[in-house]
Formats: sequence, C-alpha cells, structure tokens
Amino acid sequence: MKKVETKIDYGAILSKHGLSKTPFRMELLALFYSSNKSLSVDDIIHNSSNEINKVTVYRALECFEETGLIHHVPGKNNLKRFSLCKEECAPHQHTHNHGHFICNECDQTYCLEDVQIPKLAPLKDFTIQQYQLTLEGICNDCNTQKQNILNAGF
Amino acid sequence: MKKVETKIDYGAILSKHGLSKTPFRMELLALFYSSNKSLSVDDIIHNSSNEINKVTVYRALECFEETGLIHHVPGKNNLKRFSLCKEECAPHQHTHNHGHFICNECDQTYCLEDVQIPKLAPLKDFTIQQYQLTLEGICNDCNTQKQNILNAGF
DNA sequence: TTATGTAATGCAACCCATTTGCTTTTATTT
DNA sequence: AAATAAAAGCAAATGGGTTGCATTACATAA
Repeated sequence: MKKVETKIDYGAILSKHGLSKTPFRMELLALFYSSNKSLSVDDIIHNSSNEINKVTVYRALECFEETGLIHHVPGKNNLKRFSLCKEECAPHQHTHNHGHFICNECDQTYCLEDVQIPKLAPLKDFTIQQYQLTLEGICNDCNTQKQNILNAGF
Repeated sequence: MKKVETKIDYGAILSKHGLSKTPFRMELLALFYSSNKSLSVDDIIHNSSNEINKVTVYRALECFEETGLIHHVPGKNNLKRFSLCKEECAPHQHTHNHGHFICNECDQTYCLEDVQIPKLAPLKDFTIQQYQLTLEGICNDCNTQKQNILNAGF
C-alpha cells in the first residue's frame, strides 16, 4: 500500500494566522510539525539550518502561541517548551485537555493527547480556571538507550 | 473546649534529619509549619527576623528537600516554591499524590492535600515515576479582596 | 513592479533567579 | 576544650529570558 505523502503548506498556515512567511518561521513551523516532542529555544536554534538569533526565536514562539499555533508545556528546570496544537486552538484561548509527560532522563516534554484529564468537582477555597496533569518518568527513547548500554556488557 | 497547643520541637526534627540546628534553620522550619501556603526564597527572606543571605536560604531549602522535610511545588513565573511534606517522605523519594493550586492573582501555590489524583493506567511509551495535578485560578484570599474593593463603591 | 507601511530580525545590553567557589563562622562530636 | 563537620556569608558568575532600538524583509495597494 502506498503511503500518502501529505505535503503541508506552511506558508498558507502562517498567512492564515496573520504572520509573515519568512524563511525562519517556515522552518520553525516545519520543525514543530515534524516533531512529536516539545521544543525548547535551544532545540530550535540547534535545528535551524541558518544562524538564528535567540531573540528572534523567542518572539516567533510568542507569536505562534498568541495565534494558536503552538502552546507552552510544563518543562524541566524552569525551561520554556512548546508543542504544536493538534486540535484547533483559538488565538489567546488554548484549550488543551491532555496530560503531559516529562522525561527525567532527557528532560523532554511529550504531549499525551490520549490521556484526558478527569473533570474535577469545584473546590471550596478556590476558583478553578484551568488545570493540567503532568506525569514524570522515563521515556521509551531513554529506556531503550539504557537497555542497549546494559546489553553491551557492563 | 480548650485548644491543645501542640509545641513542635523543631530542633529534634532537624537532628532527626541529620541537620544542624542553627537559628535560621529553626526559624525556617517553624515558618513552614506555620504556613498553609508554599514559600519562595523571597517569602522566606522577608519573614526572617534577622538579615539572611539568599544563598543560605537556597542551600537550606536544598537540604530540607533532600532529607524529605519539604518538597518543591510548581510555581508561577519560573519561581522556586516549597511546601512542607505532610506525609512522611523518605529522603530523595518524595511521594506526593496530591494536587496543587496556583493563584493567578497572587502567584501563590497551595497544596491540595484532599484532591487525590486518580490512578492512571500504565502507558505504552513511558515509564511513569510520579504524576501531579496542577490547578490554576483565583484563591479565596484574592477573591474576597476583590469583593471588598467592589463593595467599596467602584 | 515599485512605493510604502508593517512585521520580523539582529544586536547589545539588561534583568533577575539561581549557582559556584571560597573563606569564615558556628555547631557537633570526641 | 580541641578537632571535625556543617552552615553561613560574600563576591562573582551563569544562564534563561527580556527590552529598546536600528535595520532588513515582507505584504499590500497604487
């Protein structure tokens, strides 16, 4: 069976969200689409084909988030991390009802699209606006890596 | 009915955890025991009776956490916050299965001891070590404060 | 396609929480 | 009280993130 190549028009997506389609932003969007992991500013800088200023990265991420393209996820070490919004998110109104997984080995954050957060009863002392579920542990990438090291004979 | 005054021997607690009982650490421990909120480094410095160096605070918090006296909680603005461990926590092995509430008004973090996180089924791609539920919204302190301002006639 | 307003980039410098190295002081142990 | 270990203090560094401003690239309409 032939695999369907879905070509994504990143330029169109940017335009639709009122953003200029610059080379860097095209590449950044592509990077988000091609990664199942979240991205930090460092990840982005290291994965860019051209030298890119960190301020530019921060500002692009800010715009992307404001227009509903990406959302920030909880991260290790007080580090900013962002993931693609799979569902349609309105600008300034992200509604992500999924959990997140943080790997204690590689500090990566994954979105758990299929882990829904259970509805909560209202609390006496607090007005809840939103809530999130964060799991911590070891991701498969790191697990298999460790396994390989063990098998190598240590 | 007479309220039972439970006098806590902070010195004994420190010793039990292998820590020297210095004036500052005694006071710090007392501060944690007397607060139902989490504490930031700033909170601690402002609530200390003597001038205290921030490095000292950071290192005390580190020790306290390592020995299982306190645990760090998720905080607003990438700020470190800590809360007393109510349950017994082993050193290097905190097991807090309760939720946390972050107030978007005062940036305070509260431990929700009575909000248990529902057990999760194991995940295919991840080994879960622990998980936490973080709520966001407005705490009662801030709510009533706002109410008072409204009632004042604005 | 060229002019023009707007958005994006780059650079330097800054902010501020947290960390590190090292010395001095204080607490604990013998 | 002396010796040892832990904690506190100080100065300086680290590093993620931000701001102001000048420059360049993009988008739109003439």
